[in-house]
Amino acid sequence: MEKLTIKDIARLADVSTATVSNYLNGNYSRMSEKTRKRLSDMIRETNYVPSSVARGLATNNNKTIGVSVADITNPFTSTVLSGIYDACGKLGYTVVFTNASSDSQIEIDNVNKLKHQEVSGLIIDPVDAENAIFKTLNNDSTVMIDRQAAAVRIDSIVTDNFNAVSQFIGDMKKSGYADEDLYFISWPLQNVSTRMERYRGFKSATGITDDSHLILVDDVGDNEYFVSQIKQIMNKKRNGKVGFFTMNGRVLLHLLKAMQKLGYRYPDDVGIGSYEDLDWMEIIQPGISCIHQDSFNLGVNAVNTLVHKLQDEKTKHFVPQLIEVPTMIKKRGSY
Amino acid sequence: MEKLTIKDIARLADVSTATVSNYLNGNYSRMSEKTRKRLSDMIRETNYVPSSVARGLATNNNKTIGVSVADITNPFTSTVLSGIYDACGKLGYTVVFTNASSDSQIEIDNVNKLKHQEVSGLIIDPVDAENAIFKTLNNDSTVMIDRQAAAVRIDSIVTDNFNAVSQFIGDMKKSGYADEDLYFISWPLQNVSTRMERYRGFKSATGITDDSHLILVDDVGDNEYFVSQIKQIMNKKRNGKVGFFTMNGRVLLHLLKAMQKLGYRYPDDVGIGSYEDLDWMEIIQPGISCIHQDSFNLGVNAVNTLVHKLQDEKTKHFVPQLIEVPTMIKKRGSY
DNA sequence: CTGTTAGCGCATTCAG
DNA sequence: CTGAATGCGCTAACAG
Repeated sequence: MEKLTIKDIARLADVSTATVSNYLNGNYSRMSEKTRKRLSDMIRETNYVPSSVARGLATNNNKTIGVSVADITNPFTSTVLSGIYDACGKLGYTVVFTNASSDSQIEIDNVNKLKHQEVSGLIIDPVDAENAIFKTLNNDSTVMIDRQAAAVRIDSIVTDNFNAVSQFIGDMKKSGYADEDLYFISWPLQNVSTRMERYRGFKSATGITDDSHLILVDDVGDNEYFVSQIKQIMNKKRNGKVGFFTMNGRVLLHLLKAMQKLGYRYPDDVGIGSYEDLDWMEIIQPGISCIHQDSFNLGVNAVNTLVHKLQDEKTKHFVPQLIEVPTMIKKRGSY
Repeated sequence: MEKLTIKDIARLADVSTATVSNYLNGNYSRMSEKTRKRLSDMIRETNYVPSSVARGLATNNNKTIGVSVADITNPFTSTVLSGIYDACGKLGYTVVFTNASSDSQIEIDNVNKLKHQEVSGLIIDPVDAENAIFKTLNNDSTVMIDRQAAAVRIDSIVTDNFNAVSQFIGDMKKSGYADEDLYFISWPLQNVSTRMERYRGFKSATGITDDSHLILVDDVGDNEYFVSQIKQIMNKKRNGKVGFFTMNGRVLLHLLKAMQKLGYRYPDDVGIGSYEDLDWMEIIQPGISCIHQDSFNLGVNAVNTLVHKLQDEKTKHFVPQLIEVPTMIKKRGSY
């Protein structure tokens, strides 16, 4: 079970290490048909696999890409990571994984580690897209996903938040909801692009310009204030039916909890829609109408555009692009 | 923005690379107080970070641990990974990530890759704990989690499936459910240890020895047969109320879907319990009584026992152990 | 076509 | 206490 080195198989095949190296790298033109066959056999017999770290040292390119995710616990994120791994595998890249647990400080540490880890490229799903650490990154070897900075200086692949919500709300309106009865529920916007874009889509579709229809929740605590706000809205007793749109699945959970506490039921007493499509949204009754995003492909997309940049030696200094991937509206019974 | 090497800072500090190396590795006794301080300053000023790949080559220990998970998309798994990353960070280890997408063949590829990646150790969350590939692994540098092989040859950290279910079912019985009215719903057991152990717990608590109370579902398709089975059971009209225990959250989803389709409601028409505690189980009404496992700590635990083995140079040839971590029962309103 | 020879960045003797 | 030399496994000129 000893580790074989390039020397061993060179000796066994009675050639130089250089020839072996050439074989390993597909430079078959630099050897006779005969030795090529001999090496092929030798390597298969001995089950030899070249050391990637030695190769990394020599070439200064270890074919690994570093990934920093905001929160691996988020179902969206884990699906993205799944896509990243899949695409990396197909391209022969290894992925070293890093998780910020939604903490900007940890995110800084992670990016620093990754930078010094001598990875070939970086994929970043940022906690805070405006984090100063990202200014130290080079667009030639990194791509960002999901959340974007106000000034895009790194290629960013994001879902089409604005249009998706705008269209979804448009559908609700067609179903009879009036602008003034529609509300957008979200975690504090905090300059997070996904939240802001979705909210922007809401405002655009409803024509509401102030923030009177923006309701905030926290993901911790009892959220009594939130419940009271919902109650107040429901009590207003307008002609039309109230419609709530939640910024993501967890926010929806809070809304459902509140509705339950207040004794309201959808879609009879109120209409509901949400960003994000989680498995339980299809099961609970009635199903939640929502916006589905193809997170797996977002991950695949990210590594493809990254590796493309990595391998295009000449064309350096790419100009940062914002790539928006489409979403899909799932109409179920919640409004 | 050039890359600094050990040579550079050796030159800058006017010492040899060996001294720098000693400093880097904490061998302060091998240099004067003076040069130590100088190096300390130099390194801080230049922001120098030693190359981990070069170090890996030289020491044959790159302080990275390879992780193979069965399915990163599973909320249980992503939480475990979160714990793994956290613990690795604290110990200065890098994690290279691998995902089998529930495919045994991919799992083989992943483990092979990892083995040749020259990682210091391996953590494996297996798709198939009996996969022959695992026989090529050494217990001195790997630990398995979640699922265990029939014959444990690698340290395995698993949740206490048997006792948890046994106790949970015991609680249901105390609430008035009769043995013959209790059913265990699961994906096909397929020799998967977690499923088998949970089922064993069910059988132990109910005293049912045959498989007449084992109901299987698939995670794909309409599961019409499953629905018809549920219907049949509900139609039996015994004195007591029927109680279903589902093997995990997704199976529960199928059960809820079926109940919905058939027009039954819990806890009035039927009692429900489940393994796994997902966020929506607390929200839907009534909440689902379930068995909660501390997946994050399972990951942490795995890293700690692995690194312990890796660093204990002398005591090799550890005897494989099965470590069971406790669970917690969450009583809500579903039965 | 094939072999020799330097490094890649660092750690580790072994002398001084 | 310090430094020169050697090697980790592999690649990349450069010679032959």
